[in-house]
Amino acid sequence: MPRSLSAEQVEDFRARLCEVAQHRFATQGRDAVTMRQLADALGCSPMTPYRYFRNKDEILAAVRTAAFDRFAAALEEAAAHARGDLRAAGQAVGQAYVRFALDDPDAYRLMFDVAQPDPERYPELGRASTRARRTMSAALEALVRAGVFHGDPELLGLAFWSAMHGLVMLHLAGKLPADRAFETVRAELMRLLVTGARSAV
Amino acid sequence: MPRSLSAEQVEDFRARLCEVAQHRFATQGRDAVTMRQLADALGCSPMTPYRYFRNKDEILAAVRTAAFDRFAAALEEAAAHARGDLRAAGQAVGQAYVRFALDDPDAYRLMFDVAQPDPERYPELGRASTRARRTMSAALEALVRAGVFHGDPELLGLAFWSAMHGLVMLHLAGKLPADRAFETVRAELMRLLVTGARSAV
DNA sequence: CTTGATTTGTTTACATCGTAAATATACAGT
DNA sequence: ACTGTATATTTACGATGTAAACAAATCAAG
Repeated sequence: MPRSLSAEQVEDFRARLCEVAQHRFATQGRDAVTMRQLADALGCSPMTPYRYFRNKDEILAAVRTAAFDRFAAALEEAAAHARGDLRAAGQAVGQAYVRFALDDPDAYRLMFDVAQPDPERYPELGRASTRARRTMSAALEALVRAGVFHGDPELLGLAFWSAMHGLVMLHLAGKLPADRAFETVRAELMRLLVTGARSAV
Repeated sequence: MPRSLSAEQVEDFRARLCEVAQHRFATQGRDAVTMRQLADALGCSPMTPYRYFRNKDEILAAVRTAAFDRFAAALEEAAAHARGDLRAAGQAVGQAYVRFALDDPDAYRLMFDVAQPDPERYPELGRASTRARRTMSAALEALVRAGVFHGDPELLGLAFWSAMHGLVMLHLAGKLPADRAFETVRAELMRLLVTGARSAV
């Protein structure tokens, strides 16, 4: 038992705990995952996590924050990758959004679950959430400024976001007919929205 | 203590319990509502509900089923009310959808929460869910058959549904900027989708 | 090196949860 | 009046989150 933990060791433990907790939180729900089972998976006593997090909700908030940061990073990378072509950048961000949701449904569920914690209580979570949001809207606003789309950029951004979010949520909730359906509906949705957005207000 | 309960008395108790449980389930989450506090609210002992439901999850399923049935009834009424004009009927169903979500957000949350129970386990819940779904798509298919919209009716239905669902979910999760924003984004979303759907495939 | 303070981790303890089992209560049929 | 049965309550148990007490290991100061 060393006298004091380095910042790195602390971060290590927190990361390990979050990794173990994420899948359980997203699939079983907050209360189905117990501190005792997390401790088992980590090979420590049930009270040890309390040295690194105030309580269970703070663990959940940390898992959410990590998910938002990965999400934001994915979007930012997609935007940066096609920096030259505005149209390509917009598409890339949209694709990155959907890919993230499909590749890491647990993270997506946690990020946009209806039961949102008080943002005042977890400022880091709010920061990560805002970071992701900014990248999303930036891509769309660029398309409007470039004259590809017409209308209020923020409004268009919210409309596109709503549509994609709804599609992903229905998919994750198992409300879409078959597995192939997702890509089909996505393409149709984009066709409708892009057609509408190209036309003048 | 009467010897035996009439079917009506049984249904009364179940309905009273569901009414008390709905708001708590949707706002606090399944595990934040306890059998003991439900019993307090009903003025009975904590074990009495177990005469009417197998367990807590069956109560939650019943609450969900009731929500779906009210939702379906609202949509059906809107559709029936404007039976003559297909375009008006389509709009009425869309409006009823949104109105229900805003008037009874608890019910909406419960219906479309990501943590969906096994549909095999609660057949009544599946039936109610299908009933609501059918009314939604019927309105849109009518618009396509009437030549107002063009494309695969089922596909268009899923696209419209995704968009509205996403909008409502973002709103309920508090992700939309202001309160006035909802109606503005809804109108914009409809403008985009309708413009797209009017154009040929 | 010794000692005491401090930091880390575990053990114990407790209120609360869902609900099974045992128990009480009051009616219906004889 | 008596008994069986449907209804409701009381009691009891294992599991949960976590506060409090405790143990152990290190570093600072002498």
